[in-house]
Amino acid sequence: MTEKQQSGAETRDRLIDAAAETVRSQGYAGTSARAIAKAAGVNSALVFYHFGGVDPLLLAALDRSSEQRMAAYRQAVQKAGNLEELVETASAIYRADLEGGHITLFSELVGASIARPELRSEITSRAEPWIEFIEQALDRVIGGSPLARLLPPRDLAYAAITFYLGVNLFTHLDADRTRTQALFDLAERVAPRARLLTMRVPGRRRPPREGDRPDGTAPAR
Amino acid sequence: MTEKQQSGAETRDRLIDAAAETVRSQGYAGTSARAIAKAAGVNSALVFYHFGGVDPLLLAALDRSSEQRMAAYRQAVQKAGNLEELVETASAIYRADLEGGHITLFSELVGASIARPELRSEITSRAEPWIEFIEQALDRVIGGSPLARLLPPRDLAYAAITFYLGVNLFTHLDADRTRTQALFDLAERVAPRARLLTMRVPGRRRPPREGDRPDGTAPAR
DNA sequence: AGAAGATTTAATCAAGTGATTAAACCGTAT
DNA sequence: ATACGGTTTAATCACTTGATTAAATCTTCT
Repeated sequence: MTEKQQSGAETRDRLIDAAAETVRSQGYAGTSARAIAKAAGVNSALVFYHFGGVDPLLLAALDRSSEQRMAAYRQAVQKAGNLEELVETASAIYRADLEGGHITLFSELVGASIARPELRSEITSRAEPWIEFIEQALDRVIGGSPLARLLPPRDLAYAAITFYLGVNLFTHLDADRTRTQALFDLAERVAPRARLLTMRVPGRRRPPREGDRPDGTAPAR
Repeated sequence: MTEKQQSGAETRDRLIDAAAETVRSQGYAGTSARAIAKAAGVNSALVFYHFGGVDPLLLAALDRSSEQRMAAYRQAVQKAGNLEELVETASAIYRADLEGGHITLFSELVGASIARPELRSEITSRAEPWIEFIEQALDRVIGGSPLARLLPPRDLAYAAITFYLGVNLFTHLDADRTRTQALFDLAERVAPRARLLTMRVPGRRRPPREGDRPDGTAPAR
């Protein structure tokens, strides 16, 4: 059934690849239907035939990239047992993604959505799953702790995505990455400090999780 | 000498006003030379005659706004005696600026500079004075404290501008401002906590400042 | 083989952009 | 008054963009 490609699916993929690459190298402003088509080696009309326009194509590219990256983060992050490890792990991937250009597409589209108000809701809706994801990851490592009472996971998730959104911008604006480096260092220096707050209440050494007994009784030692 | 306007200066001002307003209402993408000229009620050729192009005009608008705002921040912030007050004061102005659209121009140009790499250095150089300003303000309230050892004012300044850059984006992307609100709350909840760190070393209750005796001796009680 | 449908192409359209130019306008100093 | 320099305008150029269309090509099934 799927032995030979449906022909259309292949060009769709090539267009998505070309779109992402063009945005990465030329910036959103330099990403026209013709530029994408040229990079993909096909006729520009196919951008409209398959995706209905340039923006829908770029959003499709963003969606594909977003799914890939979230899967990577999810897998890496599930090993983190506390806040410090969580920040460390996430930062490591994020930093690599930044170098590898995986974040560029997102940044470019965020920038574009600022310039073009009609795009904003599209971008906002695509940021939603990430906020959800970050919130859940945070809740898992600090949920129920004093830190979580001071800074609820949802608010912290906003702060985190906001911060890293800002880091994106800095990375774009700063060629040499000195500042980006300083920002990462900062985040990683703060995390261990904050971790102290996650385990200070005596008699509740570990925040409650899914697997805990519903009545709150402790298992035998 | 300046009794009657030099005629050219007036249209320059009107163009700058119109440019800022157009960016605010139409976004960077909708800000063409013709759109600006129409808003200003003059011929579009004047954009090129007076400023040499659209981008230089927008940068001029940014410069004017930047100077105004920094003066406001400087005046308000100089009263702050500690970190908590500093964050509180700065946040208050920033929040008002956000509502009043004073930040929009900056955000739009940052967004545009992402889409158009040739603009990046222009924006970067204009962010520099702000980093400097924030660093100095921070250094004044936490300089020499344990907190400053953990998080040097320069790094903190990067973090602050990054964070508020992200807040800008969120404000653009989110019409209802719920998240923006949460972010401000967060910052203001964290500041008092961090303040504890600025005054924990016994015998050094106040970080050294400009007016202190150069040899470090304490004045008589 | 050949009909049918999906895919791809080349050609083209209308619209908007930045930028330039020559001519008109204006205040001012001579 | 008049000639001059700075300012403003209308008209226009070359170019790029998103988008559409009719024709050509390829795939697939009968």
